[in-house]
Parts: sequence; structure tokens; C-alpha cells
Amino acid sequence: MRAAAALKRFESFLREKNLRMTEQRKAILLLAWDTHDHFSADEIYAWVRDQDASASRATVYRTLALLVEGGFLASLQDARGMTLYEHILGHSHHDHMVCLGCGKILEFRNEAIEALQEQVASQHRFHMVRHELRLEGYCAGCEPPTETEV
Amino acid sequence: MRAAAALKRFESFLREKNLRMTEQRKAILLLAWDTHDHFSADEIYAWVRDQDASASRATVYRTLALLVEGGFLASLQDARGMTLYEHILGHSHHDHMVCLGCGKILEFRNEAIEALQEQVASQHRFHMVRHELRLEGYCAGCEPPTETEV
DNA sequence: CTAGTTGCAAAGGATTTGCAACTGA
DNA sequence: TCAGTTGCAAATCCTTTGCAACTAG
Repeated sequence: MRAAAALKRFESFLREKNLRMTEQRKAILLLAWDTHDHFSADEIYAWVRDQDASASRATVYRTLALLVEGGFLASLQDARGMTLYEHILGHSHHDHMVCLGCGKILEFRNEAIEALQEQVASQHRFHMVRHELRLEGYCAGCEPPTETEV
Repeated sequence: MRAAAALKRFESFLREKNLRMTEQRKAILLLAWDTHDHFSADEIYAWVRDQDASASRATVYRTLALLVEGGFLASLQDARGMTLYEHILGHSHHDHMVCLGCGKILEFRNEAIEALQEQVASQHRFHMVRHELRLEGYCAGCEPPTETEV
């Protein structure tokens, strides 16, 4: 989904909740749509500050929470447990491989795994609303550490 | 694996790294083996304090990190993002369903999902060392929130 | 107008760290 | 003995919150 369309959806989302569209909220949504990478709260805060030096971290965190709630962004954890975000509206769900060497995050989607998750959940009469699958290891460019490096 | 066996392994692990077995480390390992539930750093700290009122949180955190490194414990995130631990040595790997209603954590294991993960990783020339699969939703005893409750 | 929003600064909560006193091997 | 360990308190890091001044609708 393009940024303009996402923005329209965000406006509807806010209207339905009797919340207001503000300059900061608009800027944060657009910045999130501008990157195809995963970003941290602090990174997007820096980008917001580039546009508006008076913006606060508080607003960034409040807006990120809204965007996650509305299904615009998804959050995930990087190798060190830090929260990262990515825009997902209009994108198909995917899972992540996190490289413990360089920190790079690879995305993948596997229909069979998705289907099996649904199956497992329903077997346990569990009403699944989301899931997170993270594979940790070393990407093609990074060697796993050897015994002696420990 | 029984507590006594785990303790022996912990001793070997420490010896190999030129670290020492201490009363606190022993107590923490045994307490971790005493529960079949997931526990937080603060919970095990409270249990340690029951035995030795002078023990410190710092030691608990340091020891938990050691136990995770040695493959004695695994860590996972609960519904609120808090880190929980569980003892895993000698237990087969499993994944988790986290109830957003009551916080309960259900365990499951699905061979097909495990196999597919391996397959996906190797397709991407990714050397997987561990993975975490978490399904979030509502367990059989908890109703999903309705629209109006939001 | 006025409920919702913001920036600020302070609070929060989990975890880590520096350090001097201890202790296991 | 002496490198490794501990408890303490302070420090960190990320995130949330109270509040008075703003602002969208």
C-alpha cells in the first residue's frame, strides 16, 4: 500500500476512535512508510526530529502504539531484545530470521508453517490473534562463532 | 533431567569455563529445576531470598545469563514483553501459546513446523541456532474482547 | 469552544555495572 | 593464594506518565 493510501486509512482509523490527525502523527506514519527496513523507536524519533526539532519522544512512542493498535505497524524483537517496527498494512504477513552476527533481519513467508500454526491453535481451542516466529542464527555472510572464540 | 543431574552438568559447564560453583549458583539452578512453570527473574529472586536473605538481584541476573548461555534455561517473552525463563536441559524443545486474557502460557510441539523451519533456514543458507515461535491469542477459558470493550 | 494532543521533565521498571569486600579451589 | 564472585548502590536503557500549554475540528 502506498503512503497516501495508508494515510487515508490512518485518518479513518483516528476518526472512528474520535482521535485527531495531527502533523506529528502524519509525519510519523509517512516516515514509517518511507523505509522498507525495520526501525526502532529511537530511529524514527531521529527522523521526526530532522523535520521538526521540537517533536518529543513521548509523541513518537504514543503514535507508534496507535499505529500498532490499528494494524499499520507490527513490532518485533531484534537479536538483543530491542523492539523494532515495520509497516505491514497491505503487506502479507511474514516471519523473520535474525542474524546474531551482523544483526541483519531476513524476511520469509511459508504457507505450510502458517497453516500448521492455525491447526495447532485450533487443536488447543486457542483463538490466535497473531504470532511471531523468529529464527536466530547466522546469515550466509556471517560465520557462526567457533568454540575458541567463546 | 533430574535436578541432581542438572547440577552435575552445571558443575562441568562452570569448570570448563574456569568459573566456580557457589552456593548462590547452586541454589538458583535447583530452584529453576523445582518449578515446572515459567518464572521471571524477580520470582526466582524472591525464592532465592527465602533461602538466603542476603542474596542480591545482581547475582540472580548474572546466574540466569550463565544458565541461558549454557543451555540450561531458555528465555521467552510473556504477553507484556517481560522475560520469563524455563528449564530445558533434557526436555524436548517446544513452542508457546500466550493467552492475552489471563497470561497463561501453553506449550506445544509440532514436528512438522520444526522440520519446515529447518528447511526454510537452509533454503536461505541461514545457520539457525535457535528459534522462538509464539502464538498470541485467547485460551479456551478466555473470551476474545468484543468490539465494544475496546 | 473544548476534548484531545503535545513537549517537557520526571518517573518507571527491568537489567547491568563499578567496586571493595569476600570466597572457592 | 588469588582469580573469580558477591552485594550494594548507582547507573543505564527503553518506555511511560503527569501536567500545563496548545490545537484540531
